[in-house]
Amino acid sequence: MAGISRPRGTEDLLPEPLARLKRVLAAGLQVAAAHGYRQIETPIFESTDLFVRGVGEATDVVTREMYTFPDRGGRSLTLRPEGTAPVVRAFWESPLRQEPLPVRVSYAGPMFRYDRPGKGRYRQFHQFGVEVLGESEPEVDAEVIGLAWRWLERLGISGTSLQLNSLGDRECRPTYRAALLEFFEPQMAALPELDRERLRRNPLRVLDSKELADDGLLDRAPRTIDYLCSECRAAFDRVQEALSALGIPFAVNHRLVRGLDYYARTAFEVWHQELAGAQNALFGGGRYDGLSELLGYPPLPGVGFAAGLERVAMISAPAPEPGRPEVAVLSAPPADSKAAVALADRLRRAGLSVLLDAGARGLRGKLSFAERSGVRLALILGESELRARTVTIRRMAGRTQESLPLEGVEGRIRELLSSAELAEEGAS
RNA sequence: GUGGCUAUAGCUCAGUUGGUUAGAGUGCCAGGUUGUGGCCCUGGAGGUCGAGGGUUCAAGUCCCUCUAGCCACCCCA
Repeated sequence: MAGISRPRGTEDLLPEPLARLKRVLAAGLQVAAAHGYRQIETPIFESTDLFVRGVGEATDVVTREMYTFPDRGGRSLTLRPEGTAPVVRAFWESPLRQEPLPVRVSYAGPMFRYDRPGKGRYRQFHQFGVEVLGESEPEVDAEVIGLAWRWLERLGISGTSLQLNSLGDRECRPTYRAALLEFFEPQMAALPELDRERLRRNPLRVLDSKELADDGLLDRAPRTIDYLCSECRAAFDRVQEALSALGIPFAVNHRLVRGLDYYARTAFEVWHQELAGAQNALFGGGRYDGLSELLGYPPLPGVGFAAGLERVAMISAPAPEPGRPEVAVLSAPPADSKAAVALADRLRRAGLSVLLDAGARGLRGKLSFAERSGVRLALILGESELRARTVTIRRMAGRTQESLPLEGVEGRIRELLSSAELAEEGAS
């Protein structure tokens, strides 16, 4: 077809998928609220610098996945690729900074990454996430993970696994990094180009390597948890203990590193077995105690996660579309349709969801349309009704109908709608 | 960003070794029933065969480029 098609990697959210996405998000917001998290929203675009400094100059997100553009004032702006750096920025720029710590917030909205699209991967996608700012006790790490877990439970999603690791902090990570480099140094020449590149730019990333894992090389490579300083070690233990107290199963994954630079200590992802191998991460998160300083603010510890709503929605049950009309008002040609227009308006103002079909097509077509629209009652206004100042109410399910005076018909409609509900419940 | 597979009606798909006006099912619209819906019957609309170029007497079919989707990398949500 000729015409303009949507940009690559974007999607139109039609009623059913949209309803699913909204229900997934609503459940997340509810669980977050139950944990004392308040929802905020940050702008969809930010200063490019926020992400360059926050996410890290060498990361894939910054080097090749950002939608960056100059505005008319010459500022460099970027469509947000993630939500954590903006939340930290918003904290410092708002009265939130005066509130007692820790501050717990949730957020949701579209994110943008110029990635190659695939199933479950979009250039514009939606995230729901939470952040705890100003608390370094490891129990909140477990709280955040627990919140995510309860969310999935509420949605009835199973087949997930929690992957957990500790990346160390500013004190012990350099030691580990050196040990990793030392381990690979002797065989540098024999390594695939991609892995040499990783070792050069971001050594921890080699732990992601597929080839090296297949070679068994990674099994012998140094593990982060063997190099943790005593504080990080103790914190990691406490996270695990708290997760056990919550009854949440997890797997310690020594190769989990995560792509953004700001993570320290706790890192985690939740995977789902049914999603495509490459896109199996439902959400990911961790602790980012150094992020605030990277952005030029005072030190502020933090921990959080972000979930991909599309991916969660993909594996959740279909959701009923909200706001489907329950009543249709039909004019019956050749009768004048003004009365039908007026009746529909009256019912809507009385709080009913009303579909109006006042066109020229015959009653047969209109009833057919009403049927397929899923309404439970059809109100027919034809010549005989207009003469008698009545309306015919037809119950779609039973194919029975009655004639009532036009005035005060709302009460009978409500009565029928609620009794129809009872009938449906009784039947099922 | 790399490699591979794919692209025909709104949707799911046929379309022979290149050979006349490109089909089916479903959906949509209308009629059968001029005021009564789910089934049935009849008819209709809807395609520049993803886009552009090339080979050929002739291209939906073969070749090239582009675009888009999917898969595997990469990486993440």
